[in-house]
Amino acid sequence: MSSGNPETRLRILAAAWTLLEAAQGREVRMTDIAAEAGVSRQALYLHFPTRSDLLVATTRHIDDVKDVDARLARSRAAATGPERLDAFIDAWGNYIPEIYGVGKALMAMQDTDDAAKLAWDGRMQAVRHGCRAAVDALARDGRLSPAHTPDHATDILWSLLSVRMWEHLTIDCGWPQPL
Amino acid sequence: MSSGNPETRLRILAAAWTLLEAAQGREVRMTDIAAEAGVSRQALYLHFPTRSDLLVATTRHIDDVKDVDARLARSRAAATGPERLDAFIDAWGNYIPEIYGVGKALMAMQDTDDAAKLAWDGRMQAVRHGCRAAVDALARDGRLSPAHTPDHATDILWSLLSVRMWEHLTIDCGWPQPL
DNA sequence: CTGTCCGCTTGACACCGTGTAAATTGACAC
DNA sequence: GTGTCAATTTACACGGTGTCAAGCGGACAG
Repeated sequence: MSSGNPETRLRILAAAWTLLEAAQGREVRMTDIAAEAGVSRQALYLHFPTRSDLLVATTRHIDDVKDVDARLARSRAAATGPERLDAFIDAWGNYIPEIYGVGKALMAMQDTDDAAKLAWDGRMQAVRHGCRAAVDALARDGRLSPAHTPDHATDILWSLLSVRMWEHLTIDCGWPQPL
Repeated sequence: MSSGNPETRLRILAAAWTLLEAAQGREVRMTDIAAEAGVSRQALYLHFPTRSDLLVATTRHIDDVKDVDARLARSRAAATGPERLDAFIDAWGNYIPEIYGVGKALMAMQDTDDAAKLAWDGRMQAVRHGCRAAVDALARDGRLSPAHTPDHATDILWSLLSVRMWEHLTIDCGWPQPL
């Protein structure tokens, strides 16, 4: 897949992460990442074919380091529907700010870069599956309002938990993000 | 402000509108707009200093043609809080798809172009004021849930009525947009 | 010591889109 | 005619991504 020293690869990913997080996704160029990683710009292309590949790899890297699976495990293990919903909202809601920088950069590319769109949409579909699982758990407990089909409820939950929603509430409305 | 024949200016605005609406904001270049308007690319710069100025002018042009003020008048004239809320949601909610193309293009520039950000944020603040007015009307009627301060309720309403929310529900969730 | 393979560097360049600049054309007014 | 104004043509600068080819230095094998 990617040639070169895996250690250098990690340095690049770490640099991308640092810059994107600091800049909240705004205006981070390949040149900047190379400089931050202490590597030539071309070295980036030896490890990642395109900018969007690098960004996608960065999200995977963050997932690894932050151990997303472990965070979601609590939700999957929940006994009741409401517990599952709570745990999922807690896990995903608190994860959003940690990937927001990279996510923002990736979202910004979606209109022009199909690979970026595909990768980001895939991740968001995974979130949707999480929402769906929570809704199904609620329904199993008879705690889902009859006003909503599971599909409908999933759409609403998914929308409320979208990165855009988080962005709007924290940045545009100024709501605090609890750490 | 802008030199040149006002008729040409209108042709340019109409061309921008057409293309942005058709492409839903994706990948519309100055060259494309010029071609659609049957005018040289440089003519665009005679009328609008930058791309973002052109896009902003296009939104104003659409406002004019679609007569937004008239649509909102029904909301402002509402007798009761719930009526005002209803009329506002109706007016703005149905307006979103009509400006979505241009809005999307403008939103895409926000990270790199301060003028675009300022202009778009200004429009969104106007929407927020509309939300606030509806919330205040509800509060005056004693119909605002005591669980929410007016500020809080405004934030929530504004978020639910955001263009991003509409985009997510229609495009990502596939909800139909009633015409 | 020599050869060679690998990971990275260096420097140059193509492509695209925005924005700038200057010379030119064509129409219309006086 | 002269002047003026709108728009055209052609050319170019700039910034960012991605490509290409040559070179370099260290490790390791013989």
